Amino acid sequence: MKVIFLGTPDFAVASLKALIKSKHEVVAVVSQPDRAKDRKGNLLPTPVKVAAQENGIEVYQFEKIRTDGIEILKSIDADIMVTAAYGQILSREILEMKRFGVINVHASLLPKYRGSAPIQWAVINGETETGITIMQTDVGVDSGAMLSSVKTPIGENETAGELTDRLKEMGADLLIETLELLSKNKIIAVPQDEMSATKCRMLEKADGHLDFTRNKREIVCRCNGVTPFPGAYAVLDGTPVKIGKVLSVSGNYGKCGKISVVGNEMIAACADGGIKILQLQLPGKNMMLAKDFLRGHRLNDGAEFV
RNA sequence: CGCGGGGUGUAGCAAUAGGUUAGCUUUUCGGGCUCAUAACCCGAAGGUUGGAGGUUCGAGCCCUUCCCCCGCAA
Repeated sequence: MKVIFLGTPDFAVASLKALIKSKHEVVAVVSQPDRAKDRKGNLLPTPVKVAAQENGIEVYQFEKIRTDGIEILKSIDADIMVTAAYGQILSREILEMKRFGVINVHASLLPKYRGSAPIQWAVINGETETGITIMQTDVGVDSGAMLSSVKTPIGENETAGELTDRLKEMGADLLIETLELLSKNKIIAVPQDEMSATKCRMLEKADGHLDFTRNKREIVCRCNGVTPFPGAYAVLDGTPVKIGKVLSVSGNYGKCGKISVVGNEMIAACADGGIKILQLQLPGKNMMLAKDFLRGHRLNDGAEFV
């Protein structure tokens, strides 16, 4: 089939590359306008844009696809549009423009976790499994009828970043499979159960603030869910400290947030045990191992994370 | 020209108002103690203090410029 691919972040790149390698033809790529900037303020291209250009595929970046994308999309001969974390909502006009409409690769087991950061929220909420769902896009947010899905367990200490890396490959594989069946009309779309649908919002910086008055399991999930973006952190002696990998440990470590140094390990107390901090990062510094941190910094007895 | 922090032996940090042998922890090697050890004791190795200029009697520290890293903001 002739495919127009719409996607933006790294997650979508895997699907795009799989499409390019498949027998299908990617006739055009649409991505969000470049927004990311480096420290000098230079705009950085989106990952999908980079991948498309490397393969010599025409890239379009519409400020608002529902208005300025219409004419161009119409003019491109294609059978279907595929979206993967594109970032803009499509109008009915666009949804019905091509023969097979629009299908979307979504990183959750719909109808749960519709919306922006499904992988992260699944980890934060302590889910034990998640997956990929491919569905026919309709006018709602991730509400269209489901075409296919695949499940995967979430590792005890798996971060959202690691899980994303796995899911994007699973999504790419499932996409190719689904496209194959779809082109032969061998798929029956299953409507989502609206009653059990849940929606999640985008993550913001503050979502990364670890609350040590909570239980260890919650804290570890929270930390894993916001890693690597937007990043977990806590405040130590007035300075924000980014926190990398953590593990939960049992035992009583005193007041929530209090930091104990045991040998060359660093453990922060929480409601029902302790959180072992394996990596941390000070402003202006690189991420370092806790034992390295302890070599250069003497913590006083009252040291605690807030 | 968005704001800001930083580049010191393997790693993490120090170094009073510029001053003499650049310190500490860790690591490595040698030796000792021990039933044993990631513990402890003794000793040793290892730095052109990111690069290049400049000011000075004297620069890790001050000035100029370049390279690299990072936090915030987007």
